[in-house]
Amino acid sequence: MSPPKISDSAVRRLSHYLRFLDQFEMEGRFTVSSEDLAAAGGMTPAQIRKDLSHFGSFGKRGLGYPVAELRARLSAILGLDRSWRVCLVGAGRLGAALQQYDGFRRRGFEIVAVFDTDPKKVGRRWGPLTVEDVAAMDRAVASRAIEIGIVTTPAGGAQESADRLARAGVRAILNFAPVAIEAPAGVTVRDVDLVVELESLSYALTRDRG
Amino acid sequence: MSPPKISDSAVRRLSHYLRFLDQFEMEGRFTVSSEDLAAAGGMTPAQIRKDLSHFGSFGKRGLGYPVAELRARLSAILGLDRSWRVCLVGAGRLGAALQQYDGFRRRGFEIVAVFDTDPKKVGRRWGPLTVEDVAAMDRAVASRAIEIGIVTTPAGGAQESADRLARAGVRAILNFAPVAIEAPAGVTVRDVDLVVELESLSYALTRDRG
DNA sequence: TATTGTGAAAGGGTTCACAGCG
DNA sequence: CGCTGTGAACCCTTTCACAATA
Repeated sequence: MSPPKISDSAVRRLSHYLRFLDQFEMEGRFTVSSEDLAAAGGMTPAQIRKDLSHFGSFGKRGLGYPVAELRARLSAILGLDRSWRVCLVGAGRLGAALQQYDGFRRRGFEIVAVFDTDPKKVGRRWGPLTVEDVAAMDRAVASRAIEIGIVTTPAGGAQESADRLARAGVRAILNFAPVAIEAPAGVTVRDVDLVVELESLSYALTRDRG
Repeated sequence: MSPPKISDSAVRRLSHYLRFLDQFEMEGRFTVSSEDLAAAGGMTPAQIRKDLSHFGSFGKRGLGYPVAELRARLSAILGLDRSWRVCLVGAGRLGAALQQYDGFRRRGFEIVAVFDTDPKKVGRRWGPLTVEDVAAMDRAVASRAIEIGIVTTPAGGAQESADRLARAGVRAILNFAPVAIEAPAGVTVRDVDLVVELESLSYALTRDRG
């Protein structure tokens, strides 16, 4: 309902709440308190109530939140009450791992195309898909109504892949290449940098002792 | 040499600065200003100066920072002036992608073991490694001086994998399974949740237009 | 009575602006 | 003169504490 002013980390917490609600629902529970949710996720009850309050008032005082309904509401808030058509750029091993990963499909993310520049890969069968030339991206994105692109190319090709995706009309990009990529306004980018994650662990270990 | 009080996001920025410095060094530059670094990464000069100032005073007023030296300093701060021995738990496709990924090795992260519970996988050749039974983890971690574990199992096995890793003596865990995992004090955990990343894009797209 | 929803307070990170220095 | 290093100001996020209420 209300304000679009919510932090990025808060949005990510909503995703987690949704998971916990799935779990509670499977366990047959009908209501949960902010306390219960907090316990499931190692967060504080106050934070959960505050996060939810940005979007409305879903609970009953004295009782807690109705599991099924809150689940549905969060799902809608996150845009998961529909399916999203997704393409991969980069038919390498990481792309293959994502293609095969079931967690995306379960949440409504359907990978409907894979693109690569390598002529040796183009045309090859690739799980349920066939690898297509990146040159075909424009038409494919339009005709198959693809809205999200996932970049799993090496660093060198990442920016160009993103440019193509943006030109083709994709509105969001998840980038796994180890460079920050730029995209025009209107295209949301999220960088997932695995080396940075390992380096932050290295930092933590280095502080620990010595 | 100074304060251990630096935010997680600041540490990640250091990783990025290091990348930019690699780049500047390859281009043959000897000094960079905070302005230059900021331009490379889409951040502000003030933030860069502030981040660096937590660890010392590396620049020359009026000139900027010496590229090679700052690179070496950041490298040491992040604990990258040595190599780290890493193991994978979960010999699936994601694990295979990480195993083969060269970016880790380049920064000194060596994957020296893979574990799985599946008897059909145990004993199989797996790139340069052989899949080992998780039951062998204790001995392997100790004898091969493994300090970091990467969990790429399905959600169901993640917590148990983490428990085993912690018991075996690993000091940091990078978790790709879609559950937040717990570890005893002294073991640093970082969760990378790909579904959450996609969901945050879905949220952004849903806000955009209706 | 138990638990939500929320203003107000606290805490932490980022930006500003300028003094300090090569 | 140019650019760093940094205290202070600002802003955003989290936590607190309690009035509202099913």
